[in-house]
Amino acid sequence: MIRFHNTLSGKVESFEPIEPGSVKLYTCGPTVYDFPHIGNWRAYVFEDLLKRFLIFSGYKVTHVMNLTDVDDKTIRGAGAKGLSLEEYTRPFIEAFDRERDILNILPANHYPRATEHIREMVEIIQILLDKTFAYRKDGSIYFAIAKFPAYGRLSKVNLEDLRPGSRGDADEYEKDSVHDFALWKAPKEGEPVWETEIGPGRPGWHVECSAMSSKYLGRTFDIHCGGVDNIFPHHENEIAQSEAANGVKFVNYWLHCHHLVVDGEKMAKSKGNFYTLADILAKGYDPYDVRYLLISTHYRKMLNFTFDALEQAKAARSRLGNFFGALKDVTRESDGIQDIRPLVEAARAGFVAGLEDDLNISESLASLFSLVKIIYPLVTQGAISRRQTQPVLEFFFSIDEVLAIKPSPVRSASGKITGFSSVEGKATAGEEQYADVEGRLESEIQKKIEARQKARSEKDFNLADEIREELLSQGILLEDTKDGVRWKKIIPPGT
RNA sequence: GGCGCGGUACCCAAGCGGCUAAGGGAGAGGUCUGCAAAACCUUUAUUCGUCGGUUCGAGUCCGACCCGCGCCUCCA
Repeated sequence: MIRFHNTLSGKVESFEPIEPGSVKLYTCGPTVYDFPHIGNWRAYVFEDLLKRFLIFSGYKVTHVMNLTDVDDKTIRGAGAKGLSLEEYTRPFIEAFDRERDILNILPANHYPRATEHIREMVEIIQILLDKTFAYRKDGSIYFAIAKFPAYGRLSKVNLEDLRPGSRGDADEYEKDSVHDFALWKAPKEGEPVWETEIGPGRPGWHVECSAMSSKYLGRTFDIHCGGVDNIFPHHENEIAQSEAANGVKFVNYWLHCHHLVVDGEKMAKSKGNFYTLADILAKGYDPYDVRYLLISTHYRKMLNFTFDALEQAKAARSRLGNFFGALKDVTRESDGIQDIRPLVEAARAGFVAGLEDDLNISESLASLFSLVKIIYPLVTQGAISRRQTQPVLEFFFSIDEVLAIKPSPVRSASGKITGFSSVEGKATAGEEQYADVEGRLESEIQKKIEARQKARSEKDFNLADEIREELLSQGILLEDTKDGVRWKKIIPPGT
């Protein structure tokens, strides 16, 4: 039984989808006015873990993520550059797609854009006007929070306790109540305008999620995710709009991930602790190590991003990769005494139990590493047969469908691929692609390795070390084992 | 001011009423190795922010307090 912490109740609840066996998932996507930063990716990677685990658990997941391409920031940015919204947002959307793939995040089924769903938004606003949840004022349309008594249920906010808004458009528009929010904004100088049945203007932010989620997932759906900062007011407003318009419950489970901070402080360009994924990859880090780091802290806990933590993530993932490679190198034919299957089953049970408990990734990783701790010595001592490694390898492959962290590449001296990973900061699709890209270089590397082996046998260790250094500088790390030389591709030091 | 999160070893981080407080990283010593690397063994919390309380028994529940952090109208 899967359990999730539901922001709505503030408790961990058993998860039961509306339709058995299938899950309708909506996750708040990026506002495409800039390149996504590492904090954004924390949220999207969490959502990917959630989605992958649901799929792993046998659910069919329909996932929708919106792209906010019309709001104050995109309008301002496009205006400053004299571009259309479409032109202005395109590179940011492309960057989002590219980096999502690099982080091995599964694409959603739909990426609806706000600008392409004006009609759906207008429909909702019209209904809200008809039902008198919304009112007009100076060409704009606002949601009257006073008409929706359940307002504040998600965020546990009392409107009386709120500080009067010091930001936003509070001064520019006249509203009945300061807390009322804009569904539709009157035309303004320099802003895009849509001519619609409810009048000219452009949509407010919140209404797009209500419109697009119901279009693709239905009026009531299972899970809605976002960052904690979205709880109020964004998600609160979505609930108000959708439930007022549709008269049915909007979302059953709200899952919110906590923020990422850098060196203990909120990321801000002014503080100089602001990182995009590209910034980090440019320092020579493997995107899968970044993914591991982002995934390995429980989603409801604040994640403190530091380069030290990234190094730790890299080391941990590297251990998994080394183990994975060692497993694939086992050649022994006769079975060892140790019965492997019960160990694997225990690890699998622990792994699943952890994730079922509100995505307790720590417990899952602990059970994974505990298995490694038992099996690895057996592998290095040659106490396990090739056949016996199969359940372990299968376990690795199956849980990597959830973690998607791809163990590091390790190759035996024969040149056969025993693992796979990213190369030069680019994610690879899998073993075949990796083999294709690297196949050409392999004979070269083999020759060097053979030359070094010759030097070693002649006790010419200076030459041997020289060759090892040379390969290392090319990103090839050599390891001498009992069974011969093994090499793995790493990101070369000093890049 | 309101709402909320967190303080567990050198670092990260589970555990949330009861066996000797998971797991990862780092450090130290050792085994193996020409040397490295990898791996393995040993080692690093009589103690879980502080002080009280409840209990046969508490990081785990209750109260107070001390720190750190987030949100409070368009930031994941």
